[in-house]
Amino acid sequence: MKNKKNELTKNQKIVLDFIQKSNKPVKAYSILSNVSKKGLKAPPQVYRALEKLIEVGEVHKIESLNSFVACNSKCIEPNGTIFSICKSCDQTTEVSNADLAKFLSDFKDMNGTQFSGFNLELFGTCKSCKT
Amino acid sequence: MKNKKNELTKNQKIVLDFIQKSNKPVKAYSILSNVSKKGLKAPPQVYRALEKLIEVGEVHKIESLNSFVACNSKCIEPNGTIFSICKSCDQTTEVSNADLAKFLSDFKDMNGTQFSGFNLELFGTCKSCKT
DNA sequence: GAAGATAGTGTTATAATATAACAAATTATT
DNA sequence: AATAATTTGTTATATTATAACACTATCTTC
Repeated sequence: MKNKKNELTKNQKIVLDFIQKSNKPVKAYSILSNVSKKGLKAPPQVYRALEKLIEVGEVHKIESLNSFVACNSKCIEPNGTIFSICKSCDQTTEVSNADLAKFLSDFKDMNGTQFSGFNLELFGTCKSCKT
Repeated sequence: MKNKKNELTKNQKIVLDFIQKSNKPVKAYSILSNVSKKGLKAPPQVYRALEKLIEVGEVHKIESLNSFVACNSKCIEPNGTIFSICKSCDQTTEVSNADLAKFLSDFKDMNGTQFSGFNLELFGTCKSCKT
């Protein structure tokens, strides 16, 4: 059964807290070295926390960067993520666009079957890198 | 300068050939062990070939699987890839859907700026895994 | 509140994925 | 042929992620 209060555990909170404070996607080993003073000393502790945080939707993984970001709470679709990624500096933003989210959620394959999830990564150049 | 005939080199051909013969995304080390009899004995040889093949569009990387597939030559968009991935068996198909490709290519961020590329991974269950 | 079930922790070791660096060989251009 | 550029072969190592196991904490049910 589940945690009664459905709360995050100590390690999960520590990891989430660090990710939320970061303004860019962070890598697992960067998380590890940054929270080592809080007692997390080995990779599995971080990866386990990440696994749970992703499962409950607090964190997303940016596959093309092998990095993790906190959900900006504007997640329109529960089963899909949309990110814009700066090719130059890796700055990443979760995209909240109802039209796009709907289009992707409703999208069906050739047989008319709907997909259960999606991950979209849009690559471009962020404002600061343009100037 | 470039290869005069703009042809692939020996190693690149070997790697591409193996990927094309596979009917699923293949991992770099799987490629390595499968082409070792053809003389490629170390990871960099495979990764370098992959880098080139991706650059010229013959191969795509499936980020969420750390795997590689041959382009099915139905690539509608030169700067974007769309794949459907079976959550159960990893069977992967490149999706050729003009509407979707156009929607993504034309998509602009909040500032009206177009993106230069995209990668979409759609997750579902393939036919064989459904039955 | 004790017994059993479930989930989380700490730890060590190792697997899987990917790149740096450099010398040698090949191919293209002059 | 001399030069430049690319590709190759090779060793070593960096980076990302998980297996396995003993232990602890929490939840559920009685």
